[in-house]
Formats: sequence, structure tokens, C-alpha cells
Amino acid sequence: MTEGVEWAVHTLLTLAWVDDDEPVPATRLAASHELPPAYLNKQLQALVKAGLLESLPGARGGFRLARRAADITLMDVVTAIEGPAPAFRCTEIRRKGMGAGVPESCFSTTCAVNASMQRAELAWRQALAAQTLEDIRAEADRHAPAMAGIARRVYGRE
Amino acid sequence: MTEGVEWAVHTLLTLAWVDDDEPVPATRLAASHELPPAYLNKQLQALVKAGLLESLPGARGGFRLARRAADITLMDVVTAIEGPAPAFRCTEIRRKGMGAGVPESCFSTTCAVNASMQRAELAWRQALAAQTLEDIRAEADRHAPAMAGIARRVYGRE
DNA sequence: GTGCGAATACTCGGATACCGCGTGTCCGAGTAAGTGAGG
DNA sequence: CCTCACTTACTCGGACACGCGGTATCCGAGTATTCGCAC
Repeated sequence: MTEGVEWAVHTLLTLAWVDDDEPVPATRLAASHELPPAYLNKQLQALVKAGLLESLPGARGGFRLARRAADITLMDVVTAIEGPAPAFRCTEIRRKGMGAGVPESCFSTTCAVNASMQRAELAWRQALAAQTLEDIRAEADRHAPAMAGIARRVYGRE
Repeated sequence: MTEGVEWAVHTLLTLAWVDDDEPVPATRLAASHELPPAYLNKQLQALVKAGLLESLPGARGGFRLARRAADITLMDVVTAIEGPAPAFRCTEIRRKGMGAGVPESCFSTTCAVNASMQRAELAWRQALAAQTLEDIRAEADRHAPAMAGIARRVYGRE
């Protein structure tokens, strides 16, 4: 799993804390976690393409959440950064080797190995989809209620 | 996820089908799925280190299952190939930026983002641990009962 | 014929290259704000 | 004072390098088999 996912979630959380109509530029978002601005910008563009962020070009431009935090799941973020391809991809090697004496009926159903791996991955995706950005914010606010105000004051547009 | 996992599971499945005390050399295991012999050998060594396979050196050497198929889970295989490190690793970027006015108490509990990602990953690992090689073999045999005999005849030692 | 030793063939195990993708950076297109002059 | 065109500064967006880990390969250490020879 790429580290861009961690950056994306924390950045989205910061935007949820700022909670302003005014967009926040990538430079300031990068500063909020001491990340490379240009590279973070690249990740943010992926979030824009996925419809999680809105980008406003030009001076006083920047990024803001495209939806409510409650409507953004971790699954959305991971898919936006990592892509929609499944982690385990079956290449159907079961068909190779074993000679030519294997009846075609053996391959009528999906590969048993692939099925098992997909089951596990489905559990992972469901767990990700069950957690929204709002949930994470709620848990963070519970133990660190000061963060929202700090983020809004330091990195909000003012 | 690396493709070595797919190779490993299918190879273990082949060994479960052969079901012989005589070891099967890596060359023949590679031929059973038309894989690069030398590279498969590398993956098999990882399985040996993890205690899933036994290796016998020398002529008439090879690999055989170190445990019953019912005692080998997909979690074991994935851990053996991919390593024990979690897919999502928290780098604690929440502590950086935000200036110096953040009380230390905000970081007393684990990062909320990390906690959510770990929850999802735990669901994935549990789903993997719930499936054994024997389960996969049973499902494969259900739809392709000929495979076990073919594997034993073509790739078994004899 | 039988036992023994050397030669042989075979297989695992680790050390060694190659390459694609994630990581990181830079510069141009485009927009809003600021500025100054003219009416 | 108000309007408007121009200049300026700022920000997104995509194009361009770098490095590391997965991919792939080869060769040496070690063992069982096999062959030949002496008895």
C-alpha cells in the first residue's frame, strides 16, 4: 500500500477541520503535515479526478471537499489513490501445465484460489467502506478536541 | 500484492494433490504451471523459512508440505511471501505541522486514521486466516475432481 | 557374485543483474487580485 | 469618485528525472545414484 493514502486521508481530515468554503492551496495543506508540496499536489489531483475534492485554479485558488465528510469513505480514498484494480489479480495459471488431458469443464467455474482471495479482499473493502471521514474526525475530536480549532486558525483562509 | 502469492498458493495446492512422501523438485513444480523455475525456487525458499514446506537437498530432493493442508491458511502463505509488515504503515504525520501550540495530550491515543486502516486490515487478515489450503482443495475438487489424479500422475515422483 | 570407492547427475540455496512503478521535482496555462489612468 | 484595461502574483495541472523493491537468472554446495573394479 502506497503512503499517498496516508497523506490523502490526513489532508482530507485537515480540510474537514478547516470546514470553509474558501479553498486551501496545496502549499498550505502540505505545510500542515510537513509534506513535499509538489508531490502532495499530485495526490490531490487523483482525489479531484475521483470526485472527492474540488479544485479552484488561479489566485486564491486551492482545494476543498467536494462532498460532506460523512459521504466520504476510506474505500473512496483508497480507490482514488491506489486505483480500482484488486490487490490480488488472478492470471489463470491453473490452466497452464498439467498437460493437455484436462477437460475444459474443470475451468467452468472461477478459480478457487482467486475466489478465496477475493473473499478476503471483499471483507477488507467492506470494512473500509463502513468508515467515513466523519467517523475518523469524530474519533480524533474525542481525544484531541483542540485540533479542529488549530487547523482552522492556522491553515484556514482567514 | 505481489504475484508470488498466486504462485505459492497454486504450488502448495499441487503438492496437496500429489500427496506423496517423496519430494517434488522445483523444476517440476514450475512446469506444472509453466512458471520460471529459478524464480519459483526463490519463492519456495520463503515458504520453507516460514515453515510451510520442507526441502530435501541433493538428488531425488525437492519440496513437500511441512504440515497437513488443513493446517495451512492463506494468511500463512501471504505472510510468508509478503512479509509480516502491515500493508498500511502509519508514519505519525499527525504530529508534524500545525505549529507548536498543540498539547501533547492530543497524541496520547493511537492515530485515528491508523486505527481505522488497521481495523480494515484486521478484517482482511481474519478472512485469510479462516481459509485453509484444504478448503481451497475441497472447492477445486468439487468442480474439477480430475485435477488431483492428473497432478499426482503427471508431477508426482514415480 | 559381491562389496567398495570414485565419478556423475541432480537439486537446493544464496549471490547477482534487470526493470517497472512509486517517489519526488519542475515549469507552463490559467485565473483573480491589485494598480494606475482616464472619464 | 467610478470604470476599465493592464500588470502582477499566485495556484493548479501535467510533463520530466530518480531510486527502490519486485522480477528474473545463474552458479556453487551438497547428496543420492550409478558405474567400474578389485576380491
